[in-house]
Amino acid sequence: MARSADEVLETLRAGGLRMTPQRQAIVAEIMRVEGHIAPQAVARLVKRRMPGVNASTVYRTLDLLESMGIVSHAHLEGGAEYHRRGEHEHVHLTCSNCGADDDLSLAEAEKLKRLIVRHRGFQPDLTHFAISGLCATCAGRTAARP
Amino acid sequence: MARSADEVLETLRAGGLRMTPQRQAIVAEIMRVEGHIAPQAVARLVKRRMPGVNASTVYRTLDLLESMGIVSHAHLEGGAEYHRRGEHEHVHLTCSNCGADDDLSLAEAEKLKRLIVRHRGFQPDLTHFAISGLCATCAGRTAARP
DNA sequence: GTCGTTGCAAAGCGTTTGCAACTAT
DNA sequence: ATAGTTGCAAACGCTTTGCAACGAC
Repeated sequence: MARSADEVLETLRAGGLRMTPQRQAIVAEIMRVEGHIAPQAVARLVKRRMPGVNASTVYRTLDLLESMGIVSHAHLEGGAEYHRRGEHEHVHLTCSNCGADDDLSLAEAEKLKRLIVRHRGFQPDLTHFAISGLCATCAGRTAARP
Repeated sequence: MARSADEVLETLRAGGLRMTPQRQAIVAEIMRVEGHIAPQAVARLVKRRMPGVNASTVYRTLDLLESMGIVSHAHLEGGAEYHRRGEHEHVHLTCSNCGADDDLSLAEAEKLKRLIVRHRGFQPDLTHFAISGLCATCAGRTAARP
């Protein structure tokens, strides 16, 4: 998978596609982000450096990058968010009470996965949807008041 | 939790709320459904029996029923879906390839839950978000072609 | 010069909201 | 009579699309 903006450029060229300044800006912003980011947020960041860029271009580019296998999207509480594929592929634990976002270690996620695979061979991608619930703090508070 | 439309009516009265024909129709439809259903689909069903009912009324009623603890919503592939609370509270395994919707047994779900609770005490509600992945059939096909 | 790409504006979609009329109590 | 509810229409936020102009190759 592509690790740098340059590699993305190469992949584009290989498919007869073009590396426009807008795409450069969008790719650069995506590669810079730690973790996941919503399309609107990408648009906001890109516009900061290149004011003319339209949101529709961002959406089209994200779709393109996803079909190229460079990014993936996940469904979190606030909707879809994108991340570089192969990175930040963790399970999202989102507290439905306070909104805290915890992550599940890969090891723990692997155990989960194996447990689910046993069920009729379903191979889960636990990174695709968040897992909602109560974080330790909120769970404690709720338990204390029956 | 309320098991019949009558009990829902009681609960409403207790809160000084009113049981209008529209609400009766919506509650009846919700109670009739096996499994989960999207707001739009509820609206469609209700309109079949009571053509004048507006979609906004359906949304408002679903919110009300949820705040009363009668229904809950879950995030599946196609968006939010509602179900009677306490019933059909299973984990949704949705195949991202063919769209098949498998369910996880309560026992299996419980094992998963315990595994996650160990992680910093996070108490997951595994029914709230679907789990995406590949069903046995699609996983087999994918594996066969490297 | 080609043909992929862009910005724009409009439309799409599901959902929410303000409000005056209505009605269950 | 009174306050909760409704339908309507409009607004919403995010995303998609048609199209003519643009520009990377």
